[in-house]
Amino acid sequence: MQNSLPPLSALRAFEATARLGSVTAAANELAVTHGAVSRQLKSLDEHFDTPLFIKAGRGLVLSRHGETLQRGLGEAFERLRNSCAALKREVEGAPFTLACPGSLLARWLIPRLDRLHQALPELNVQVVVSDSEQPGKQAGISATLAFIEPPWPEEGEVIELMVEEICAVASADLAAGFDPERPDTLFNGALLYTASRPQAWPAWARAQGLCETQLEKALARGQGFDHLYYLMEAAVAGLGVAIAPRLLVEDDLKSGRLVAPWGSIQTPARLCLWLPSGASPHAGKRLAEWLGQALNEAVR
Amino acid sequence: MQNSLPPLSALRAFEATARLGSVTAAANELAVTHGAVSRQLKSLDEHFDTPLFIKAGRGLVLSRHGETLQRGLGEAFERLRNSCAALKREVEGAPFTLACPGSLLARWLIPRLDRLHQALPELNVQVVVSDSEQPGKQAGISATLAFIEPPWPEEGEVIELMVEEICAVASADLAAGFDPERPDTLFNGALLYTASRPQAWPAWARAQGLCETQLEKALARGQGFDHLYYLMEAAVAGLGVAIAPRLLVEDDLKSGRLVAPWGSIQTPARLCLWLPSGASPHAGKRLAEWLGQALNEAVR
DNA sequence: AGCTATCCATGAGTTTTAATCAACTATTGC
DNA sequence: GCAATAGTTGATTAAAACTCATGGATAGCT
Repeated sequence: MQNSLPPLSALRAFEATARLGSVTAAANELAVTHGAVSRQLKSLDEHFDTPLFIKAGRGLVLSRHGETLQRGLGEAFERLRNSCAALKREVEGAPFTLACPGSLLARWLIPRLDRLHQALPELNVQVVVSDSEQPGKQAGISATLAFIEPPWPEEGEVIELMVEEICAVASADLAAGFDPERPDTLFNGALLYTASRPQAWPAWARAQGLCETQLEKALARGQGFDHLYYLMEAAVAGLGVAIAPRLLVEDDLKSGRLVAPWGSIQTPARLCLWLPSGASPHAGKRLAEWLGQALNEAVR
Repeated sequence: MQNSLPPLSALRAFEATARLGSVTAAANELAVTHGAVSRQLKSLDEHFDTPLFIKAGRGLVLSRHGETLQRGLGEAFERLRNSCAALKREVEGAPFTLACPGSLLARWLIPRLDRLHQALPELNVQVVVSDSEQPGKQAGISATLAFIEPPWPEEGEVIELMVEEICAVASADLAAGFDPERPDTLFNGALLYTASRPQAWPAWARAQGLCETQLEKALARGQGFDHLYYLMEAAVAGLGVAIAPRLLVEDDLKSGRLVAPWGSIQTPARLCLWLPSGASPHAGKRLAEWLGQALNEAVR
């Protein structure tokens, strides 16, 4: 393969000019000035050491050699365009698979999924549940949305979307027994928790200046759940006080199904979109942008 | 045609890498460093927003999308290469038609034509006679070799090869009657001339400080010929003193068939190779280069 | 005819692109 | 565990491509 092709951009200029029959039209198609195309054509003439166009009035027509070249070149570029368009369709048609913990999926993403599809229809977002702690790079996952704590994975790209806030929530009935001015009245109720977030209640206690011994007693009175989702259902049902990411209870707080008497605190964790290397960074960033907007609306 | 193709050089790098299975090999074929190819591939990944190659050990293999692209691209580039190669063959196979006055052709070029074909076989030089004063741009003429005087034609390109020198020549027998020290002994003989070069003898007379009245008398005693070629044959036959471009009698002087007792003088004319626009400048220049060398040898 | 609009070519200068070099990471085979 | 091979990447340099402005030639219009 010692075949020295001429500069490809010159070939493209030639092909467009030959097809459209005019330098100006070709320049228009290629989104450059006619001067640029004219130069490219000249460089091709020099490469082949023969004129490919001949002046005809104020326009140009193909020379005999020009016709020879265009015969093959037209098809070649047609194929080039088709190949690239085909790949583009394949990439854009492929679903964007977004992995996400079940609780976040159920309580935040699913209610907004319809709007997401409307906003980014060409992404063709498919959601899958992924509750594993470390979102191992499974094949077929385009991105993972989750609360994660530093240090962040080396591999791929992590887009930080918001700071995690957690809050203690209870049903409205139960919350009537608490004093918003006295965080320690929390201990009047039973504490609900999940095994997957053992540090949530201690962090809350520290932030509110509560006695850890009392906390442990209250925890013993309460109940653990396998999953955040059940935890929140238990809180709604009035079984006790749950500790949960504020984002996941936002809708319930607005509707009054839950109450958060003592506000919320920030944790070291962040809601992140993790884009594994080998996925589609551009599509991922567009999703991140939309997520960012949706989060702002949710929190406003 | 709103189809925005990716940068073509990136496509070429991809095609070569996919075909050869290695960045380094592709870089080698494209005569660039592997770093350059690596960057081009990265830019394609970004354009399509998907990886086209996947790391495999210390090498790369095509991803699924990469395979899709290469399927079409391989053929497209094959066609591109074929088209350009076909045109190159067509251009190089076409004969290079060199026009030339008959006398120059007969007395200088034809004796060297075999060497010309050996030196530049791929040019496939064909010679044609063209005795018209102004070498009108006839179709099919790749270049014209002739003595021409300024001003030179605007159109096309004129390559100056040597200054024209003319000299008075006679057969050896006749020349015995002349004195090399006394240019005016010229008038002992009959002067031979051509209608196509009326200014030759007057120019000679002025340069040698001869009396123009005597010149006219001598001219009247002599004879005119239609063509330089016959003029020179007449001089060889001893009919009189001819005036001719030195280049055309060089071989005869060397062989002793003719003698130039008073040397030669320069004229404003130049031996030029005229390349009409719309021909092959590169081929023309190669011919000019060879002609220049051949002229040097002839005159040496 | 003269005027004007269109089309292409080109010199000068600027921006963008692509290349090199050299350092660095990862994998393989000895 | 060390050397060799393959690819990536930051910094810098070289080259290509583009724009702008100008000029020449042609065609159509009044």
